[in-house]
Amino acid sequence: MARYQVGIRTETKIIEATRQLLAEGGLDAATLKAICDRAGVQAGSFYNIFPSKEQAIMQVARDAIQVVDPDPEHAGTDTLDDLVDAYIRFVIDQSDLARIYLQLAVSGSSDDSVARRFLRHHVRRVERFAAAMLRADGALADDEATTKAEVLLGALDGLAFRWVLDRTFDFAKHARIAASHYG
Amino acid sequence: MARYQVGIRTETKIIEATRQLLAEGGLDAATLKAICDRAGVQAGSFYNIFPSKEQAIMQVARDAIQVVDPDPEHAGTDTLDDLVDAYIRFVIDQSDLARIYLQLAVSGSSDDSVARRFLRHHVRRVERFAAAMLRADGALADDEATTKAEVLLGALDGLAFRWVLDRTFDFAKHARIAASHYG
DNA sequence: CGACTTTTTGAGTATACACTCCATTTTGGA
DNA sequence: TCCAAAATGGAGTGTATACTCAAAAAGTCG
Repeated sequence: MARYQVGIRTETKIIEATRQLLAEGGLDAATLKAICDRAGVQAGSFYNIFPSKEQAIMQVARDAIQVVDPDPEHAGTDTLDDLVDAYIRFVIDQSDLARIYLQLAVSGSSDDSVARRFLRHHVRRVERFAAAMLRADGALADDEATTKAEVLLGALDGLAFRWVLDRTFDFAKHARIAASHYG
Repeated sequence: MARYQVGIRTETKIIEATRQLLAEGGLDAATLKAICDRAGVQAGSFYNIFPSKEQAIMQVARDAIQVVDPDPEHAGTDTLDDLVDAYIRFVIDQSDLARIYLQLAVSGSSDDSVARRFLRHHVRRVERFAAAMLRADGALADDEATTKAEVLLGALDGLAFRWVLDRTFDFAKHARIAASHYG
């Protein structure tokens, strides 16, 4: 039998509640009770849809990472500045999600699928950065570009981490300085 | 008033047990029961020495960082290379604790005292990096040195994070490149 | 020894958590 | 309208957690 509409609506409410709680207070805030309370649902309904709390959180993480994926539409035409600006905008606009990424990636002990997903995303971004560097400097070797891209993205990630811990930190300024060493 | 020797030995046993458990299984493995079992001590003894489990964990983290500090006396004689090498050594030698370090910093959501503590530590490190830069280049302005130090440490932090997610990543190589670019 | 202080014990408390069970209600197709 | 499958309510279970407390033991020193 196909699923009933009301069940699908409940699933949506649970996912949305989970997403909000993760953004507001991190992994610790997303308890089963908190999720059910915010979704306006009882525990029994939750487990009628999800086999475990972890599965719901994984689904939120999957969806969020999907949204953040580099836009394939602009592939091959971005400059390094474009990419850095996009990164800065993402970190500032989606700072709550950035913290969840860090938490999930670093605390993923039982299930490291999130860490792997995060890594794939990172590698893809390194490739785009390296490609932009190669377009700007034809004399650059492939592996040199990849190494430079790793260092630059490391700096951006580290500065973003710094900013998550202290919102008074001027992330955009430092990020642009980090990028300027390759201009 | 002075502490008895047996109490100091107990503290050592607890710290050592905590250190082992953190290294073996991360934050989740270091429960109070696990720590006390391994130390051969009862919960009451633990709380006779430490005000909370968190304090014991923080002390382990502090000690680990202290071990690789190139200039614990803050004498102001370390070079930037010394500091970068110390950072690299910490991340590689104490990789398990480096992961804990990230976990602690990023998981301080409800109780931000941990995040603040790590931020203070970070700021102090930035000051030492900036001071080393100033000693190497007298023409550098104070705020310029601080900004450069923030960018370099951001890169080191980001690359360390990258390495925690993927142990095949050549952290030392990229860290040294970052130091040569941003130093 | 004897007085005093520190340390240890270990059962006990309070609480939070993910998850279950199943009677009841709702849904949507035939 | 009927009815089987799907969804729900909500009390209840089991477990793990950090932490407490008062009495007993052991260390320290004159």
